[in-house]
Amino acid sequence: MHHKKPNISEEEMGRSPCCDENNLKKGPWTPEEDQKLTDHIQKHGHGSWRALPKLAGLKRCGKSCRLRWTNYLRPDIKRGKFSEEEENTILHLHSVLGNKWSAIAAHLPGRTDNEIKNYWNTHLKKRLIQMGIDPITHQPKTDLFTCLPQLIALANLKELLEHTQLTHNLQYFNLLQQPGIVANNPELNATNLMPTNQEPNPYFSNIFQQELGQGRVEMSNLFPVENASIGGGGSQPLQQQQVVPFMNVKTSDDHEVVGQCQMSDKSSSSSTWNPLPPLMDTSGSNSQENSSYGGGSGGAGGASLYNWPDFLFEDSFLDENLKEMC
DNA sequence: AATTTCTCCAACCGCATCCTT
DNA sequence: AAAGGATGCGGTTGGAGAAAT
Repeated sequence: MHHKKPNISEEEMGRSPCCDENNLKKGPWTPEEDQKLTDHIQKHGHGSWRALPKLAGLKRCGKSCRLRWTNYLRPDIKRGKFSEEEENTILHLHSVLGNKWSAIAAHLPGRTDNEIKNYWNTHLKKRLIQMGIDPITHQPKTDLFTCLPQLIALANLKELLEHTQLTHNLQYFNLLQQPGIVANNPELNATNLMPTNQEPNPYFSNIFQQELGQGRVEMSNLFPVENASIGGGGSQPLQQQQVVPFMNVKTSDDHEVVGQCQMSDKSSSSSTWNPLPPLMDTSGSNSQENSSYGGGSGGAGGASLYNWPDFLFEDSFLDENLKEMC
């Protein structure tokens, strides 16, 4: 039942807003107030919250007392960091229930809706966003606008790598110009500027690079993070792959980009060159923060959260590239 | 060491829903 | 069925402490 709000103010109605009446106290609770509230509820129960403050000798409104009790003083409250299991439960339930914090809290003994809401807003939501997952739908973001930062980062990276490759070739060319170098090193081939006995630079030989050059890059190839699953939806969890460093380059402001060659499959003999920067564990140094979304009902477990380095999304970085694109 | 910026969470506010009359 | 008070819920915020400059 919904009551339409009257046009006249509550003051005009003769009822002032909660806590405004009788100079009731607001703000943080003191230990003395906590003690009074706890003592009263343990002796008499809370009964009517509205009547409680007077009975307990508190200059608070009933609402404030109820909140303090349910969110802080209740004896069965669980304190401390959320466990990995609790995190997974929250993620799963949120994907099903949305922002129904009290409903979610009902599945987490000792946790309050307020605490879960706070944890969601300060940790889990941010983490999903960083992973390119919409925190509302729990689906990977696929529209162009939300992918723009990633696309810009990718375009910039391509430029960086090309520039680095050019520099590399020039250096190599200059080396060849030195007298006697080729004569003393027959394995060097001045025609293609590559040592003949060296594996081709994977960056220039793999399919991904060709696609980049032709401007047709599959989104699914660009965002391996999309493989991360929540609650065992059938897709494979994001797993940290075996990484072989390939090259390090620096941006103008001294950030280092590390290209990598990822062994895509232990059983596979072929390696794939991934021109994307490595996903970095941004979940913080605290081990409690390291969490898995792969576990859940899927049970694969053990997958950490990896993201692209923050600098790819810095304003200066993006601004520069947006200017070029527009 | 001082100052600024950022992060986090307890608590508030207003609306929705429930309950009683 | 309607009115109105009590309680619950979810969005938001203020300020303390931490981190960065």
